[in-house]
Amino acid sequence: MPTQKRSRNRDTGASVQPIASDQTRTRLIDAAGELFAELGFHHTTVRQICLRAGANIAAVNYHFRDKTGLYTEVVRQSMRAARLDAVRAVFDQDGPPEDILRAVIKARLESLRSLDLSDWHFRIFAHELAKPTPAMNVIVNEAIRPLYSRMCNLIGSMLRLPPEHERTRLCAHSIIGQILFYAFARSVISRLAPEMKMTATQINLIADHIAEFSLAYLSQTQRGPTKTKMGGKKR
Amino acid sequence: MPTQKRSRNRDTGASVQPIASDQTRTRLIDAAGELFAELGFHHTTVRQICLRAGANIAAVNYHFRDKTGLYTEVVRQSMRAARLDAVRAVFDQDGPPEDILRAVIKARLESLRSLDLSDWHFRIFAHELAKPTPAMNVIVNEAIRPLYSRMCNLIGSMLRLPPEHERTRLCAHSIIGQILFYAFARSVISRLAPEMKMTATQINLIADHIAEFSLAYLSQTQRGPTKTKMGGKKR
DNA sequence: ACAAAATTCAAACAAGCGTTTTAAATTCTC
DNA sequence: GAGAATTTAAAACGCTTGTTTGAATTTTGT
Repeated sequence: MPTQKRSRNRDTGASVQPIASDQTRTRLIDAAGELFAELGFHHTTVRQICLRAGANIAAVNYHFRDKTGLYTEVVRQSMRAARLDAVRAVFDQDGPPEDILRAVIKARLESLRSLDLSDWHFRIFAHELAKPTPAMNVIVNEAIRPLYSRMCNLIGSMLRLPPEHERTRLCAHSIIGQILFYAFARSVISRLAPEMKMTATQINLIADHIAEFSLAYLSQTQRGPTKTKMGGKKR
Repeated sequence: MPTQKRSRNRDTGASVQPIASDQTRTRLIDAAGELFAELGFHHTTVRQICLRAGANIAAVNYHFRDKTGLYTEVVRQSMRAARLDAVRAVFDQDGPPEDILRAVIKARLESLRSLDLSDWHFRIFAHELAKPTPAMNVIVNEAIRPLYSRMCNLIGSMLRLPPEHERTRLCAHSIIGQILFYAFARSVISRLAPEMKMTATQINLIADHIAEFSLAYLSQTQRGPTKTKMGGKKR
């Protein structure tokens, strides 16, 4: 084993330094990202990646120990590059909770319109949901949890409940579920309701609907009863 | 080509008769279903399937033209076996729309508790969402569309709008999205909120919440303004 | 400028895949 | 029960996969 021990290649766990001259490495990550997102991990071949990156077949094994090493690096990178920090910024701004919620919904929906770079990481996430790999932990902790806890804080403040309260969580799930539906079920929606085209104006319309739909419950219970009434059916 | 033309094997498009004596065929479908659900289409090997089914390696190619032929048959079968007709029955029963909606939400959530048989087809569906195959059309048309149109009819009747109206659709998506969230994001939820255990009582609680959350909007606009007001923020 | 390390390259490797083939066993029909 | 069709069986085929190899090339340090 001649090469494998020399340089900074092995040990996928850290991603130490980017180094400007390290062109092949970054080109591999970019090419692999697009392909992994489109085809999933196992459908993507190392040869495809290297062809698109203009690198040699052995490059993947040299720079990242093996194919899965490249994959986890891609996942880490895509989570960093995803425009989720934009959503996070919307969460952290000042203003009435209702307006923040509206803005967050819009920002999150917009981050998955068309496939310009950021839906890149979302497809990888979809593949992870269908069949989780160890990279799932990276995704959850670095990308999802910060947004989730912010959402719980926001909802909790509107309901006057602690963020960990079960009802707070349930409401957060209701809102997140509505948003993610348009991400995951997109291919199904396009068959069920072909007139929904996911244009920019359509996204705005959807975002407004989700906000109104959710605020109907939130602002009702905000000043309504504190107890989780549910026998309130009037048949 | 000797065998391939003789019997009822080829032509995956129909699935004509079950025939009791056809043991190998059904055993292949059962084994393949479990494996496809667990591992996805491309991770499952024909050798695994045949080993679990106690059949020979060539059995798949004999009974179903090829691996994808077996797959589409499995998808078709699993859609039939899924307890979606139960949900459909709940849709079709009589009563106030609110009660029907509550029952539907509960029935749909219950059909995905634990992994006893019915989550089987759901995982396959998740894989289809991540990377659709031609089997997606079968799923959408035979399983999803009947439920979707019923949901739109129900919501439309509550909103006094036609089922094809955009607002009707948006509300249907909001409800479906909340439900499916607990199916798709289960692995993420278990990491974010470990205390949510998806027990039977927990499922009931979630179902009640989704119903209340959604009815807050539906019953509000039911007797409220017909126009899609959205500048109605009261900052 | 030069040796040493790092990187790239073409070629080959072993393993696993879906599928095909050929023959034997089984079942069905009359 | 003989003969034909169907179903199983074992082995191999052709192909693609991820990975390794060892030499050529470029980059780096002094």
